Amino acid sequence: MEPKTYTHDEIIAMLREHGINPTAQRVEIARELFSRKGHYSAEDVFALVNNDQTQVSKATVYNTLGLFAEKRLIRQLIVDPTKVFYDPNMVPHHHFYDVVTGKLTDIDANDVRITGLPALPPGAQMEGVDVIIRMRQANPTAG
Amino acid sequence: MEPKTYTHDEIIAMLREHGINPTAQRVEIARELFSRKGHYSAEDVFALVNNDQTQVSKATVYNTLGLFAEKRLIRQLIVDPTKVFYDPNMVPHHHFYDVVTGKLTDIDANDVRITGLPALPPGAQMEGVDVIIRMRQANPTAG
DNA sequence: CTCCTAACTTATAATCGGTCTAAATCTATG
DNA sequence: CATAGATTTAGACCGATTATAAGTTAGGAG
Ligand SMILES: [Mn+2]
Ligand SMILES: [Mn+2]
Ligand SMILES: [Zn+2]
Ligand SMILES: [Zn+2]
Repeated sequence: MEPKTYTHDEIIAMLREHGINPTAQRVEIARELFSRKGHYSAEDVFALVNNDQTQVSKATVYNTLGLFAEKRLIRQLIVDPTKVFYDPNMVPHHHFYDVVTGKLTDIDANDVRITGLPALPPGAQMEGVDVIIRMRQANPTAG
Repeated sequence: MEPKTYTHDEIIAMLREHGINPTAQRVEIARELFSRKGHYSAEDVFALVNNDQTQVSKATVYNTLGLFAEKRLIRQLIVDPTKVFYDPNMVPHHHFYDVVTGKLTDIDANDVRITGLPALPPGAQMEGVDVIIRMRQANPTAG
C-alpha cells in the first residue's frame, strides 16, 4: 500500500491545519516525508530533501522535524540509542524493532489491546503509549 | 520497599551466575546499582561509584553497563533521546515517562495484558516488550 | 615464588547526533 | 520603498558514547 500522493496545495493545507506556517523548506520536507512510509532519521530526511534540486540546510531539517513533531504532524520514535527516528504515519500503531539491523516495522494498533495499566499520576496528561517489541533475527546457520 | 541489601559475596555470585568475571570495579558498580532502585544514566553510575573512596574510570563504567545489559543482569532503557538509562530491576515491568522532567516510574507488568500482537517475522526471536507511557504534568496554574 | 599471557582498566582522543549563535534572507505590511 | 518579525543558514559548539593504545592485574605453568 503506497502512501497517497499529496499535491503541493494539500501539503500546504496539512501544515496550516497543524498551525505550521508553510515555508518552502517545510513544504519540501513534508512532501518528502508524506510521499513515503517508513521511519527516518534527521540525516535520512536531509539526504531525501537534497537529492534533487532543492537545498535545505541541516539546521532547518532538525528544526523542522522538531516543529512537525511538536505540532503532531509526525511522530518521534525513541528506540535507537544513537538517534531519533521520525514517523509520518500518524495512525496509532506500534513497532517491531530489530535490535541488530535497527529496522522498524509497523504493527497496527487496532487489534492490540492493553489492559491493566494503572491510572496516571494525579494531574498528569497522557502524551501517548509506545509499544516496542524488540527482536533479533535467529542466527542463520552460524557455527 | 527498599531493595534487598546484598553482601559482597552475593554480588559476586550474581555476576558469576550471569557469566561475568567479578572484577573489583564490576562488583562495585553492581553493588551501587543493586543497593537502590531507579533508573540511572552512565554518568549517574559514574557519580555513584566515585562518591566514596573507590575510583572507577568513565570508560569502565560505560563498558561495564554495556556488559551487564548484554548479560541481562540489568536492563537498558531507550526513552530519553539524549542518553541511555539502566534499570537494575529485572522483574518484567513497564514505565511512565514524564516528557518534561525525564523521570521514569515503574509499572508492574503482572496486571498488564497485551493482546492482539501479530506473530514475529519468521526466524525472529523476541528480545522483550517495552511499554512506555509518555505523560506530562498538567501546567500548574500557568496563564 | 617468578614468568607469562589474557583479561581488564584507564586516560585521552575521536566520533557523531544534535543544539546554539549570529548573520543573512524572506515576507507581510504600512 | 522601508521596516520588523519570522525563518533559514553556516559553522561553532556540546555532551554522550566509543575507540585507541598503553598500563595493570590475576592466575596458571614452571
Ligand atoms: Mn526534494
Ligand atoms: Mn562506591
Ligand atoms: Zn511506524
Ligand atoms: Zn524500571
